[in-house]
Amino acid sequence: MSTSTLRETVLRAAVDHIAAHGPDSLSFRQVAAAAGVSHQAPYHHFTDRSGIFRAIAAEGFGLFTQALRAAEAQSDSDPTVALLEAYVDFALAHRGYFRVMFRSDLNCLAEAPEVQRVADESFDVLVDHVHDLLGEEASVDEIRVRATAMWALAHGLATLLIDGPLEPKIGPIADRRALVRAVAAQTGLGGRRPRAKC
Amino acid sequence: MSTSTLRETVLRAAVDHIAAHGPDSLSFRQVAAAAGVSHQAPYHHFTDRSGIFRAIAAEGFGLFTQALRAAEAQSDSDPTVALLEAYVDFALAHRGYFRVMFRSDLNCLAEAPEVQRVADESFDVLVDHVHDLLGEEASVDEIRVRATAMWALAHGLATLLIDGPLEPKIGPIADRRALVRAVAAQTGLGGRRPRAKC
DNA sequence: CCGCTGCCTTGACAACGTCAAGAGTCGATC
DNA sequence: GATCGACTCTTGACGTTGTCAAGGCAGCGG
Repeated sequence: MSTSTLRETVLRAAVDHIAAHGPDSLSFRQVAAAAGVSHQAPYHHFTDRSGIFRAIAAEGFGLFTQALRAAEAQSDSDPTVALLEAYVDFALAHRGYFRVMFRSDLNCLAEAPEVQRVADESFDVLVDHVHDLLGEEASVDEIRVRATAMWALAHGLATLLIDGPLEPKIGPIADRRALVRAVAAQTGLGGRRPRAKC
Repeated sequence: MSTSTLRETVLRAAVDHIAAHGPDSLSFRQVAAAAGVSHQAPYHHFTDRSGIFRAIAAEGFGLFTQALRAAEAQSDSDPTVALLEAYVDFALAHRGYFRVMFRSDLNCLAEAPEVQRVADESFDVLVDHVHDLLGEEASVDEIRVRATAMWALAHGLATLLIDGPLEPKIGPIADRRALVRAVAAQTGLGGRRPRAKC
């Protein structure tokens, strides 16, 4: 029935497992067994265990870039807030990917240039957005500070919500997106005109 | 010479290893060998491998609470900014601890009430600070939003700086503390009077 | 028909976490 | 002073893991 390749099967199984149980307990041999092949079959598609994580990270950053670009492009809301929301939404909807993407010890960004490249595309959406927002006359420092603030806020929200202690601490969150918007407003990152025309 | 117990020796070695190579590659047997004892000796002090992580998390949150309280108490600066700085400073100065403290799959906060307790003390410093800052008349929602904003910003900065892709992306950071302060100012979380007297 | 390449299997190895049982050293009790 | 038990550590074993090495087997161009 399944026309998918072994590579895809393994990747999907791995992402599912990671979303449910975290990356550390992922077993090369288990995913092989689950796919009904020998324990060395996946080894042929991924050079080693961390190769799976590199592949997941690469695919994840691709999806991430798409999500961020789509959010920025939608015309009916503040693009900064939309980016923040998309960042958090992605983390929660694809925690299997997200967890791997930002665990540098797993995907070894430094030694995996192809992952580094797709990751850069994602991050460029953020910093380019800040660039556009502040306009030409903005200083390098202004851009750095603004981009750092926005990125840190998004990433902090995402990680604290995924498996962080935020919700246990401040109580159940009825409407998560409303909270994200409120935080954006609180920090002055939202509420700007959709695109600074002049 | 060393009068320290095996428990302390193992713990210190583990934290050092984690700071250098991350938590996943930590080997029960290696720390035992490094301490010059049999591979089962540490097993007596920590019920299992995750017991080491639980102990590290507990100790780490203790240090974290101290650091946050000290920062809040210092009278010569904005306490909100001081808390942010302390959060980030702690993460960078004690990455061995920090990485474990916020990896819920390692220390299993839910099943380790003693870790949960000391962790709560740390987080209470943050939310109590927001409570004091906003005063009595603040609504529950206002407090939640403000606390979430501050916490997310601090945590995002910390995690992005520890092993995140921030610095590779926005360029080398000459003065990290200045960046943290600038971000605080940008987001309106700093610049308040040191203590809202009335 | 030969050989090559891509995909997968089988077999082995060291290292790992963990269970089980035992040895040594203490202080308290009789 | 001998006996017991608690505490601390050792030794040995088991199953599982990631990885190396070698072989099998399709399909396909010469």
